[in-house]
Amino acid sequence: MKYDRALAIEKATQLFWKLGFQATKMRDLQEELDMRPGSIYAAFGNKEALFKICLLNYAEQSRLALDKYAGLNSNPIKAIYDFIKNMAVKAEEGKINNCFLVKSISELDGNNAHLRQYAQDGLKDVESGFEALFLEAQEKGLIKQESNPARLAKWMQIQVMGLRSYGNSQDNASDVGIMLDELFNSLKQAHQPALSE
Amino acid sequence: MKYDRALAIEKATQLFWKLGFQATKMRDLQEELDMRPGSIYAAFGNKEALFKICLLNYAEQSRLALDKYAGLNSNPIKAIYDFIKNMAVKAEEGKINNCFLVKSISELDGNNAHLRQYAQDGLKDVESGFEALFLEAQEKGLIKQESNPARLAKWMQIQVMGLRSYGNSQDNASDVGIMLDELFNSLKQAHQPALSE
DNA sequence: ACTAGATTTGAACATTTGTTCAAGCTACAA
DNA sequence: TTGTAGCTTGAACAAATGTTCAAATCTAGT
Repeated sequence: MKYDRALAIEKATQLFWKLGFQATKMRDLQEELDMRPGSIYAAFGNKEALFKICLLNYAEQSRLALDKYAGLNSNPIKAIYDFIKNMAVKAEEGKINNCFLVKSISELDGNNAHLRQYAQDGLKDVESGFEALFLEAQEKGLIKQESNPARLAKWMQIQVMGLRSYGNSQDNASDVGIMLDELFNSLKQAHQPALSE
Repeated sequence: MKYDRALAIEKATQLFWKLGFQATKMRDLQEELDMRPGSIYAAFGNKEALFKICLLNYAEQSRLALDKYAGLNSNPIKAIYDFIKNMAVKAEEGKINNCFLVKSISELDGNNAHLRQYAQDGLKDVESGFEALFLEAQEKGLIKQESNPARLAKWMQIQVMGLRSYGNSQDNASDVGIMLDELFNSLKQAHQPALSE
């Protein structure tokens, strides 16, 4: 039976995510995907090409998820919150903490500048999404006119990276959900316009 | 001539830091340390043992540096600032961005829980140092009585991790120094007692 | 049922990589 | 000078790893 490409990519991503690019061996992939080497090479090229496919797919899914939450919420800030809550901070059940893109960039620091770029682009794309939502929030009067959406987006990325990185560096990462809430509280305090009603 | 142990560890750390544990090959180390395999194994055991030595050494140096800045500054907050400025944010000259401990934890996520623990302990140690300094700052009346030194230390770790992670994820990481300053400004705004003089 | 094209299989291969060890070298005490 | 203890050397090995390919198997159209 022909393999299920989407499922295979999903499984490969999980493995690469958990173990990293280098630590994931072709034989691990063969077992996880239940495909023989020849099939994998016929379908995806080679290990590096498969990793690239996983990176791009993950980045695209992330971006789609952000757009989804944007569509579900009339409040753009809430959309960002929901996105992060669901994507980045569901580590509470022993899930993987680090962002696949961030982890990959970190690992591919010295070598494979080629692959590294795809991960960087994916992150920039999400940041742009944040920026657009902050701009929308500003237009709706939810944040101050003086605030800078681009800077807020960058700040948001830093906060999420910090939270996930910290959650990843501690075995007991229970507080991360609470800390995210505090983060959005401080965001509102600093950038919400004074009450005018 | 007998090798210089401290120098060898320093060089090995740089390599491991740049390439990661797995991507650093024994032959890379042989070249970098200018030692033949037999010598390396006689001196350090094996690759994993050498990596452990590098991790512990890096963690110890970090902790010593924090203590050094604490000794140089009567203001504990300034000590933390100087430490971070000098340790974490000198990426401006194309240096390595990520913290060696954080990068290692990220890489050793799936395997080598043994090595991972050393890096985690090192981070906890620095966090404890932050906490002690925040407590001292509180006793000196530099931050509010209501503020929680342990939480501030944790928050500080998250911020530094976020900044470094972001700096690492962008080729243009020029703003990181500025962002660090903003960070400390917001810290003062939120936690400095009201002016009483 | 037959065939042609596509897909899968799994054994095999060439490198790479962590590690070992017998032989050689060096420094220093007698 | 000689002996010896400790260190260094580098060739060699076994295991791991990314990849290939000819044969087997499957699929679909006639």
